[in-house]
Amino acid sequence: MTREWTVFSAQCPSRQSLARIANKWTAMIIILLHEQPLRFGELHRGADGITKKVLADTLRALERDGMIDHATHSDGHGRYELTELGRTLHEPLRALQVWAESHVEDVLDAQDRYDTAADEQTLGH
Amino acid sequence: MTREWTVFSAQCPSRQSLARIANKWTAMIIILLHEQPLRFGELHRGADGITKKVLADTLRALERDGMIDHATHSDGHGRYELTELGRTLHEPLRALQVWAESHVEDVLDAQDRYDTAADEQTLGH
DNA sequence: AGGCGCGGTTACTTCAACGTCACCGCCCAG
DNA sequence: CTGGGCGGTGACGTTGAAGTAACCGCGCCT
Repeated sequence: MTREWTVFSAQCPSRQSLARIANKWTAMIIILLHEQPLRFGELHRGADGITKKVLADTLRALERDGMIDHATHSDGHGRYELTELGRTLHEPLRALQVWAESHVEDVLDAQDRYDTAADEQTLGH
Repeated sequence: MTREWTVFSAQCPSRQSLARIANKWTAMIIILLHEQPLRFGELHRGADGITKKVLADTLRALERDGMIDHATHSDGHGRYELTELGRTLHEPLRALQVWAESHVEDVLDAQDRYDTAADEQTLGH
C-alpha cells in the first residue's frame, strides 16, 4: 500500500504534496514552529526576507494542508503551531537545513570551478 | 563552526542552497539518479511533466552546484550521474518523497475539512 | 541519400509567484 | 482620543520561472 501514489506522476496528489513541502518557506516555517508556537510577526522576523503577503499565503496553504493550525492562546494572542502531521515533517525538513548549512563551502567551490571553467571556454582555450 | 551559516538570513549562501534543494524537480532528479546514471531522455521520461527546457536548466544548475556531473559513458552516450556531494543529498530528499507519498490521505482529508469549513462560513453559519 | 531519434538550444509567450504599498480593525499606552 | 504596533487583506504591477514550438547537429538505420 501507499505505492498507489508516486510523486513521479504529474497528476498524482503526492506530487502536489511534494511541491508544497519541497519549498524553502515551508521548510523555514516548519522548522521555526517546531521550537514553539509563534505569532505572525515572530515568523515574519524569523524568516528573513519573506513578505507579509507571502507569509500569509504560505501559512494559509500549510493550514489547509493540515500541517499547522492557528489558535488563540492563553494570553489572548493568536499563534501558529504544528499539528501532529506537521510535526512529522520537521525531521525531513530539518535535514535539508542541516545539509544546506553544512555544505555551503562545497557548493560555493563547485560554482567557482564551474564558472571559471566556463570562462576559459569563452576566452578560447 | 558551520553555524556561521544560517538559512534564516536572506543573504547567507546557505539560503540559496536551501532554495535549490528544497525543490520538487531537484528532489526527483536526485532520486532518479541515485539508482544509476541516466541519459537526458530517461530523466525526461522519468520525471513526468517536466519540459526539456526546465530539465536542461535544472540539470545545469545542479551541475554548477556540484551535485551531478555529465560524462560520456562506455557506450558512447552522455549520462548524468550523482557526484559524491550529490549522493549525500539522496537520503534527505528521499525522505521528502516518502513523506509526500505516505501522507497523501492525511493531506487530502485536511484539505477537504478546510474547504468545507470555508463553505459553511460563506453560506452563513 | 533520406528519415528518425536523441540531446539539447533558442526565441518568444504566458502565467503564477512575488513585491509594493496603502489600508483596515483591534488593542493598548499615554 | 490619539498614536503606534500587531495581524493581517486587497489592488496592482513586475519579474522570473515555466511552457511552446521550431530548429539543429549528430549518429544510426535502410
